Amino acid sequence: MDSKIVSLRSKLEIYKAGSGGGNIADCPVRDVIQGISNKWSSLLIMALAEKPYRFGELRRLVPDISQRMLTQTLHDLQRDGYVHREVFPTKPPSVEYSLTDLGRSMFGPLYQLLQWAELNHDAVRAARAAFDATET
Amino acid sequence: MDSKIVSLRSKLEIYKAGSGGGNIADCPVRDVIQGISNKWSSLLIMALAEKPYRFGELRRLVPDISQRMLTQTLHDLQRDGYVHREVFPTKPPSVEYSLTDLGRSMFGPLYQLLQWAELNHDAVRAARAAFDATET
DNA sequence: TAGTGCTGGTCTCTTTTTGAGACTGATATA
DNA sequence: TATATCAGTCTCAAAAAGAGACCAGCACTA
Repeated sequence: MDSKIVSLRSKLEIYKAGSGGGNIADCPVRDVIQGISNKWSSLLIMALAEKPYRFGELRRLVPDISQRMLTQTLHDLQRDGYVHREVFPTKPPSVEYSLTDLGRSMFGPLYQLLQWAELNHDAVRAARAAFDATET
Repeated sequence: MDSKIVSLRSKLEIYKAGSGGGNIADCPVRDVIQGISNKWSSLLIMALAEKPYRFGELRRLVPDISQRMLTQTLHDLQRDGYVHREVFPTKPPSVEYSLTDLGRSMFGPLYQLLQWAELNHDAVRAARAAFDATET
């Protein structure tokens, strides 16, 4: 446990040293992380990790996403190289979205986080309840 | 690699089965993930993983966060149990923010993702460049 | 033949979230 | 007396997200 903290500490020193002024505003990690830490990005990656889906299927799978945000998020994920978009010349035309190799590679670490979330859901909910109780 | 995909697949089946209707809208993982996948949350967790910081220090460390969002994000992280807030009765009063045990526990997997981001920053930038080139 | 539904989106309008920046008030410093 | 620091809050403008109508092309049905 200590070794983990030590290693991250040296990492973060590198980020800060790299940006020159002791801040992490233009750290390269931010550039990548902000692309996948949106409300919908990680969710869609998670869905597509299971298997390729078509636009309408994703829409039904994630009912509370608007069509507008689904289009836009998939577009952004495609731009960053995580998602492949393929149009099939059926009538009406169908579009399939799937993870690229880069996307699957990223899903490895992301999945660790998802597992943590599942394991610690109760702890987080308890913390919220305790916090709200003292605040009232 | 294959074993990883198989295991995630079974996991996702559980999420979908749990929600009953084949969607992941009310999956418990979302509840946790959305709290840490904001523009600023992961960044502040990352900073606090190094060492505790005071409000003004965080503000200088992340120069492009507004004071308003710093207050709000720290508040949310505290509510979810990741961050501890301690007020010292100095004059003027100082406030120190640090990770809780839960926060440090969550930073483990998050750090894996940060490492991936650092390693694959170039690949993502290349994907963006390629995408933008074909789009023009 | 007119009506309906499906496909994957776009367009517009409204609501929510975020950002920019002035302001607080007690205290130390010049 | 003037100025700066602390950790915020408040207000207003700008940006982002959500809701829902609308699109073209084709298949199926009445």
